[in-house]
Amino acid sequence: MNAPADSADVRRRNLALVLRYLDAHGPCARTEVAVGTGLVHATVTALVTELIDRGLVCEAGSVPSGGRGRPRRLLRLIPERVVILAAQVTLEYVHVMAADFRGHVLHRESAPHHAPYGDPRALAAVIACLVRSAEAAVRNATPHAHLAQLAVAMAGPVVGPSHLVAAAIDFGWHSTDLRALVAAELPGLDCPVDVVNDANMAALAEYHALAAEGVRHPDTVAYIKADTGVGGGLLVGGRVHSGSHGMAGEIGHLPIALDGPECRCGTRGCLATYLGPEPLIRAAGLERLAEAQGGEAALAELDRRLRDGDPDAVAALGAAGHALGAAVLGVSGVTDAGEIILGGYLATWATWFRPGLEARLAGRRALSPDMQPVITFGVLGGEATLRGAFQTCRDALLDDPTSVPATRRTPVGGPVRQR
Amino acid sequence: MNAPADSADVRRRNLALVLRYLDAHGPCARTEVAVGTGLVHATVTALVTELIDRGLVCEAGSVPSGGRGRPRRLLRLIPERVVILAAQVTLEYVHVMAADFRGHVLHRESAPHHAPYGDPRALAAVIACLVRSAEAAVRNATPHAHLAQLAVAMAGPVVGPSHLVAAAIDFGWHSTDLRALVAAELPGLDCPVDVVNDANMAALAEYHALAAEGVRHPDTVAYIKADTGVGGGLLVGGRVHSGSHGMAGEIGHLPIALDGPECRCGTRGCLATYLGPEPLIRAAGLERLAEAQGGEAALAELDRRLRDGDPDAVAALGAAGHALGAAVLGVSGVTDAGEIILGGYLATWATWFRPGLEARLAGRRALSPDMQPVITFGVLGGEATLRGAFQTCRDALLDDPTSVPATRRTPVGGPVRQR
DNA sequence: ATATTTTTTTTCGAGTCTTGAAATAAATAA
DNA sequence: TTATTTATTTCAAGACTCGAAAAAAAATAT
Repeated sequence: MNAPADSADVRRRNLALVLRYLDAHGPCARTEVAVGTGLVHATVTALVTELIDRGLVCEAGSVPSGGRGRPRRLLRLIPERVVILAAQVTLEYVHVMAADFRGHVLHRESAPHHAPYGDPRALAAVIACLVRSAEAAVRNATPHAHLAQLAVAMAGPVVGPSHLVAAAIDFGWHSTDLRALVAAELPGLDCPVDVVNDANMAALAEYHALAAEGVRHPDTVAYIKADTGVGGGLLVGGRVHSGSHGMAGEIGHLPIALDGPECRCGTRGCLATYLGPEPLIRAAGLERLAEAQGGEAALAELDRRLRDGDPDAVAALGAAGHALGAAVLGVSGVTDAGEIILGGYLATWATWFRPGLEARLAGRRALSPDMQPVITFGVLGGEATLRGAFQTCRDALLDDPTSVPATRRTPVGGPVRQR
Repeated sequence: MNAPADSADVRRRNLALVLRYLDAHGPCARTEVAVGTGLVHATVTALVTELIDRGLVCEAGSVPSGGRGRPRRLLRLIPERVVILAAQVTLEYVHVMAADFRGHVLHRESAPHHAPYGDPRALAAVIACLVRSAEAAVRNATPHAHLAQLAVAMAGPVVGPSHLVAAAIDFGWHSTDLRALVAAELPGLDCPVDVVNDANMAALAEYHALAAEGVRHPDTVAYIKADTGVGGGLLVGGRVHSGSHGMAGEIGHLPIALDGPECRCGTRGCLATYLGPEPLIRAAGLERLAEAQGGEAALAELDRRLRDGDPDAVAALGAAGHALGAAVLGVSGVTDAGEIILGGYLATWATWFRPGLEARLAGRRALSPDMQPVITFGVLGGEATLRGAFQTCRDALLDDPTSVPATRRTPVGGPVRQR
């Protein structure tokens, strides 16, 4: 925001423009890129040449250009050129995925981490181990690929450009530089490491997954999910907005009732006390099962009962749907999100949440019908976070294609000209 | 976001950088600008020359540069060069203000508009009349000033780049192109006309007013105000974020209670039903006065009783303070605003709102103390909206100094060089 | 009084970038 | 074969920033 601009910035931006166009519109000729981006033919030629030099794009045959005239030489992305690493840390496991630029998964591995409470170093070691394994597999399969970035998604607010994990309650951390710890364990890895918030990444992933299905998103999109907890994310123009402390969208503690049940956070009536797994389990009368066999088993049983039409279970979700409706109104009122994506079991159990949710929303007389936020449901399930971590790396590369080195040797000052 | 970049963009950005530096750091020499902006001396010379040509900057004497050496030639802004017009439309009045770049008010005028319900044309005519009057006064006083922009602040959501007022309930409008109407009434005015949301502008103004007092704002700041209604705004990096429908921050209908009082909006438990003027008047037992003499008189009486220590009045605000606390928690939870500015009578009556507000907030065990949002109070009172409309024009000019035409004749291709 | 030092500012050539016009390439139709 | 059409590249021009060197303007040293 406050650094001088120069011609390199112009280049970067226009390269990004061309690369994005090719990514979005598939193989097409230089002429089409010129028309689509607003750049002049000559510039497109130069930019495409650079993208080819960097190995991101190649020519893919010619097609006749309708009637007579020189045929178009198609350009297409080379997705294999770039490999992205994404990691996700949950309470018990670390998941790592390697994928090419298109999102094609090349490698995937998980391991329980048994990291002692309050010891990020142990966890970093597990992450590093899996990452090394993924890297080796990728190097073996596609030795010429460029390792673009590693993003580690993590439950906890991630602050600003330093990527410090400010506080991960479940892990007992406080202002932890997980990025540095992971990077220190991976001395050979020559790609940037980022630490990101898991719910934000899930939001990003669902956003892109829905866009791929043809959904046209509004400027501001909110994401609310519930699984082991209640959280979410906020997207502005397709980018994560993480707020002042990396906590934007963390709406588990949105107050929706002035004197609702007490919450761990110290106040009353938080959304999580209506929509979180424990209150749902309790409302459905499954607390004994949860105590005996754990929360996951109870949720599985809840799922079974819902599908069997158990009235207690259905009623529990119906009531929670009302709370969800209040949250949707709150989020849309504050952020003016034009779309709200529901994920986690909010999506899995959409059938049972819907009645309560819609009842709560229907009451609202919006200023005009097209201002009512659109409710959509996530489609990625448990994959969302990892896909989002991948997506954020992908976006970074699309923003700056110059981060990929040239493969062809290009003499400084462009090709030597002979006279 | 999707237009090609060229060297003109680089110029624009670097000009903005230099102009912003001079605006923020007062008169200083080219060397200091170079160090402060990160630009090279040679470039600063060129950029400053252009700003001087455009009449935005001038040299203001020399100061010895500590010991020996060539003295520094100070540069300073010429605030009189630029005139900005700001208008505000309330239910009964139109206010227009003309101010120079520094914010020095040159002219100020108000008129009741008596615009019939549902007729934006009549209102546009009143605005235009006051604007013409302001323009004439300014032209007379400072004939060489550049008229930069006119911003009209208006109660109602303003949508996207078209500046359409989507719905102004109080005026009976629907998808009104107020900008076009005003521009049509002002054929001679050769400056851009913008229509903006009033609460958003108030937010922007308070943000800058507090910054001028030395407050360091976090990335995300929310603004909540109450006067004739409850509304607000959301600022990200000092810029208004207006959401998908221009309604971000319009939190009057934030649900804070699952089954609170019914609201005009069709749902229950909206913030406005606790914090709006009517409920406060009712809670303080002043509804008869309000019926007889109108809401403003009742609010004035409420103010008097508060200062007299009337227990009913104090109790009313105490309870409302709790609701405000819930709203603050909600807003900060969703947006992760690091600071929340309270305006309107929330600021005037801060003394009486505070206990309830703080009680509600104190319960919250934040993840860490520095994540608790800071609560500040607006200082501009009724001036906020108009100042904000001014500020948004000012920002636009600081972003693009090339919008100000050159006064000196500069030959195309720079000064002619003789050999 | 003159030379030297120091600091600020400008000048100048070089390197990048985009652009528009002209040239080249590669096909079809006459 | 020749003309026409469409796609792509080449080339010179113009706009920027940058780094180094030169010029300017004062204080200090000789």
